[in-house]
Amino acid sequence: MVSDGIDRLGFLIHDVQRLMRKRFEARASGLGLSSAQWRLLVRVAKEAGVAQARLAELLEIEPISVSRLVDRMEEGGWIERRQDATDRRVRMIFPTEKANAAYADVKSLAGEVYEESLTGVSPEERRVLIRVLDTIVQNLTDGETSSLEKIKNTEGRAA
Amino acid sequence: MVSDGIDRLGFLIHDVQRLMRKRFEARASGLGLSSAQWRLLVRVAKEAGVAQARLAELLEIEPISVSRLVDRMEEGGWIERRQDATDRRVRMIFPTEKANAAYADVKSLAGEVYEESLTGVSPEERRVLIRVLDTIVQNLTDGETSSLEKIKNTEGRAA
DNA sequence: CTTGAATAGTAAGCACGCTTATTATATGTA
DNA sequence: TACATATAATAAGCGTGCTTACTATTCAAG
Repeated sequence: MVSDGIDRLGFLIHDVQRLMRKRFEARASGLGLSSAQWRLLVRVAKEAGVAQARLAELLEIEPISVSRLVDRMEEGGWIERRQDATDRRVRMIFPTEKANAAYADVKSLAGEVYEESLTGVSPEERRVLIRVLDTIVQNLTDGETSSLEKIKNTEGRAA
Repeated sequence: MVSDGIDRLGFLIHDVQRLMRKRFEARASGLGLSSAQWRLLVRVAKEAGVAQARLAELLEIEPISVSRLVDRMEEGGWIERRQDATDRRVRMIFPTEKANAAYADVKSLAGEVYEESLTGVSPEERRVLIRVLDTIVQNLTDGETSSLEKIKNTEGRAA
């Protein structure tokens, strides 16, 4: 019960997340794109013109967090806001040319980090890892599976 | 190469970490103890009188981050700073009675979160999960294994 | 049409990580 | 001894998340 290491799960997940983010940002620092910004850009690239409120759903962060993230990304020239003609409350988010140009590069860069992370991990172990992580997300996503399911169905190939 | 889901690894790890932290903090919010503060408290409970610089090594965060975390935990009455008599640069960190009293409760609370996370995950899958996460940490910890090894050897039973 | 609730976005301020720079103290060497 | 270097802790300021509270706009009910 103790030697199985489950009691270290929280520490392990925390360490892995931090190390992966760190390595990604070390690689992408030349571009000036953080991992949070990259996550947002992936959504915008697949769904140009998406509203901020929808981005908050997709990224599962609060609208205010999207607002400030979009602020910095607009300053960085990665995305632009446009008014929705039919609903003046809405700001539609579009990737810039700069973002489109960088997209493939950053995606393959993310893939490199994943491969480095998984050095020495067998295909079968990789399958188990992904399956278990998916299960944990489901277990901890209380109530409505709606937003998560939508992500899976429409964005399953996100890097 | 796409359908194995490895291209979602970063997103998955990020989501799992966020959801586990969220659930832990929802449970522990009554105590006023965040997950970062809990991580630090685990170390201090096992090594009372530890210096801040050593905590930074153990937690693998920067000394300045420890400094501000300790500020808030001192305000919250979880730990106290004491001067080291032999080296006046050093602040030794001790848990308070309040911390000692809460320790076991918070640890079992963390265990609950882990069990909820792993509902429907077999013992074998759990073993693979922990093994692979350990591997990832090793793969991404460049150079000196020193600090990580120390943690494993002396703090392997951390919650 | 008017009023009230809901929705989109933002402001202010906090927690926790970071980088860079500073202060105080120890330590090693000329 | 004196000076240069290293170490412990902190200060200032930023990024990314949060909660709470606010404005602007839309929509639903009367």
